[in-house]
Amino acid sequence: MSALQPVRGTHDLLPEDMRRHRHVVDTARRAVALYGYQEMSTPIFEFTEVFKRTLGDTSDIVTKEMYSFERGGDHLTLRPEATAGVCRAVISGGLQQQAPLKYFYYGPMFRYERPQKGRLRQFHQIDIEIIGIAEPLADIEVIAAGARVLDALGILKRTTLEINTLGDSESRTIYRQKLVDYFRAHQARLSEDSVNRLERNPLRILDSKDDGDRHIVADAPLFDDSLTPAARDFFAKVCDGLNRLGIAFNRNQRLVRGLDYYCHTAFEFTTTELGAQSAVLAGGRYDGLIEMMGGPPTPGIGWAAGVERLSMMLRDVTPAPRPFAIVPVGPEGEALALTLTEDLRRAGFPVELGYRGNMSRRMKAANKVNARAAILIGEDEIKRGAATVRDLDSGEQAEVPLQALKDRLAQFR
RNA sequence: GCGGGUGUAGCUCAGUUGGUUAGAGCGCCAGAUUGUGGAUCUGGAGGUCGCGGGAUCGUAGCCCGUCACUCGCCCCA
Repeated sequence: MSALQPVRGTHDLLPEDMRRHRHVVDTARRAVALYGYQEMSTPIFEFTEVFKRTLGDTSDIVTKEMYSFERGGDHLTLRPEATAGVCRAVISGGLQQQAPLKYFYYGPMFRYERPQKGRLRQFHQIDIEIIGIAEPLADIEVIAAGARVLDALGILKRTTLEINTLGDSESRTIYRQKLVDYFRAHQARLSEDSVNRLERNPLRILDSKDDGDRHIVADAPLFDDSLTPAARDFFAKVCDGLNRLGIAFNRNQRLVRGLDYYCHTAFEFTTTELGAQSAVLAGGRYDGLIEMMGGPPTPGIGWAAGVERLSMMLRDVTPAPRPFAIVPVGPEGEALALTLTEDLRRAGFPVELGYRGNMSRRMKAANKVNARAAILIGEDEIKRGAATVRDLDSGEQAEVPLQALKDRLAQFR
């Protein structure tokens, strides 16, 4: 543990990384605003109970991934995901009465996992939730908003939308039992991981990467055969809506969510560009969640996307804005440069001042900050009440009276 | 929590079967250039060879341990 190193699984976002990061978040915020989602935020830590109750005592997140601590007798946890906090806020404020609630969310999340590509211990998610609408129209809208965000980022074409239904609770109870019975019969040939999953999370076996498991899974009962007519109809409506919007998807019957409050639609936009991590934006319906937390029965659906993962998929780095560079020459130049710089900044122009060195040095500095133009202030210019403006791309330069300087700079926009 | 790979300058990497002052490119600083950037040339700074122990006359290179990074498993955005 070296104190001069970032904590394992955390990263500094230096300006270039930060620009990508900001681009992702700003683009998403703008895109979902068109769908009526409003930004909100909750604390980054909650009572541990908030996550324990919703994620279940035996889930991996609760048993080994939470950053928990105790302070003043309270058991607190840095949030591993956003939905639980949002739902807690809804209950705290009695907001379900104002349904539908449509929220956009951005912020850091914390999971104590072994870091790898596209997986960090502190990472950031963008997230939308629509709470209070049980109709399939909400599912369609949420998925469409996700597709819109990916499209606006220019990466939609490099992802695949996988979609599945987990049915209603009746369907799921039936299916779960069939599945457990089936896998019990083949338990001897299942991988060790999957035998463990039999107790904790049998649906997950469907998604096993073990070759032997895949063989057994191939003949496992299908969810479709356990769906109630109502659940089947719900899913058909979602698929139909996506078709009508021209959003391509693959039905993936192995796409599952382990936790009990999930139901109906589950979906993931996946990619092959991020190593072992495939999901870039994923979500589903969680009609049972708010009730499970102690609130009134309230349906909800949403998705989350990892900002770091999305950033990694961006092809072009957003360039830093190009400033103007003031290059003073001599003491009189420096004196005037100080006030002129501030004057231009107040007028809305991004301006860098060449801080030190001879003229050559300051011109180099101007070049290094990728300045659009240099503004030279020396004895000659001061005498004439002017500045020399040099276009650093073309190399052309001309003297401009100080009163006309802002108009001249505006032409570079 | 489990398994594989990698640690040499700010970055990317050389460094022969172990041999005496550990190199290059890029970047950085400065000069050529006291009113002109990019290009070029010259010079300079910068290294506990991840860390600790061991073997050896002698280690960046071998052995053991440890830490970090990285890839994968579990799980997940």
